[in-house]
Amino acid sequence: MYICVMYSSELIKGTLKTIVLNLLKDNDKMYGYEITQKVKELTDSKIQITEGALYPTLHALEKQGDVTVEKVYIGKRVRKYYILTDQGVTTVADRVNELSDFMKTMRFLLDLDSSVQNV
Amino acid sequence: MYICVMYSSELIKGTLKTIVLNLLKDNDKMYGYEITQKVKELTDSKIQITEGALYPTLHALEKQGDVTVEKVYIGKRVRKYYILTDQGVTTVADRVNELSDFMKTMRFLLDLDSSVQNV
DNA sequence: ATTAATACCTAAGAAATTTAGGTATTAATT
DNA sequence: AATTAATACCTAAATTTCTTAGGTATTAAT
Repeated sequence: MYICVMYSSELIKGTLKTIVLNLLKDNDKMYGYEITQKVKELTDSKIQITEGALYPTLHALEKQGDVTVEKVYIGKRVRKYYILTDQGVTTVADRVNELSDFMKTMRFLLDLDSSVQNV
Repeated sequence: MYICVMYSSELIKGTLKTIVLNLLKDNDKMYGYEITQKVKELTDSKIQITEGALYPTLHALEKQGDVTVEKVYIGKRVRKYYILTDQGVTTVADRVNELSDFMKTMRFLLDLDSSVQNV
C-alpha cells in the first residue's frame, strides 16, 4: 500500500488537449474511458483525467476538426472511438513542440538543469 | 526585427505562483513591476506576465503567508518589495519539486526524451 | 509639451477545469 | 439472486485562474 500523490490541479491545466491528441497519435483510435485509464496507468496515477474535463474536450476537438468519431456498439453499450484527422496530426505536432519548448524555458527559469538531483 | 512568439496562455496557467516564488528565492526582494520585466528578459519575451495576473497573485501569496511586504518610497512613487517568509521558502521548494516532477512525467507521456531534436 | 516608462491597482469577462450530479450496461462479489 | 464495482457515456453549476480593459499617478525621455 502506498499513498498516491496527484499533481495539484493547476499544473495539469492547459495540457489536457495536448495529452489527448498525443495519445491518439500513438494509438490510431481510442475511446474516452480508455483515455482516462491509459493516462492513469502511464503516469502511475499521478495524472487522473476527470470525465467532466475529458468529454467536453473531446467534443471541442471534434468541433474544431482535429478528430473524427466512430461509434461502435459493444452489445448494447456504445463506445465512441476518436481518430485523428490530417489536421489533427498537424495540431499534435504543433502542440507538442510548443509544450516541449515551454518546459525547456521553465527548466531554465527555475534553474533546474544545474541541479544535481534530476530524479 | 523579429516576431515574438509567446506561448499560448493555457500553458502558462498554473505556473505563475511557482515562477514568482522562485524569483523571490533567488533575489531576496523584488517588486511587482521588476518581476514582470525580469521574467520577460529571462525568457526572451516568450513569457510575459500581465499585471492583471501578477498583482492578485502577489496579494494571495501575502495572504497565505509565503511573502511579506516592505514599502519603499522612491521620491513620491511607492514600491512594494516582496520578501519570502520561512514558510515561503518551504513552499518554493515544494512547488518547484512538483513542477519538475510533473514536467518529467509529461516528457515521458509525450515521449519527448526519445526524440532526437531536443533543441 | 507630449509621449513613454515606471509603478501601483481593480473588476468584468473568458476559459478550463472541478464537483456533483445523471443514465445505462456488464462483470464481479456476497 | 441481489448488490456492488466497473465500464461507458453525458451535462451543468460553481470555482479557479487568467485576460482584457480599464484606472491613478510619478518620473524620464523626446
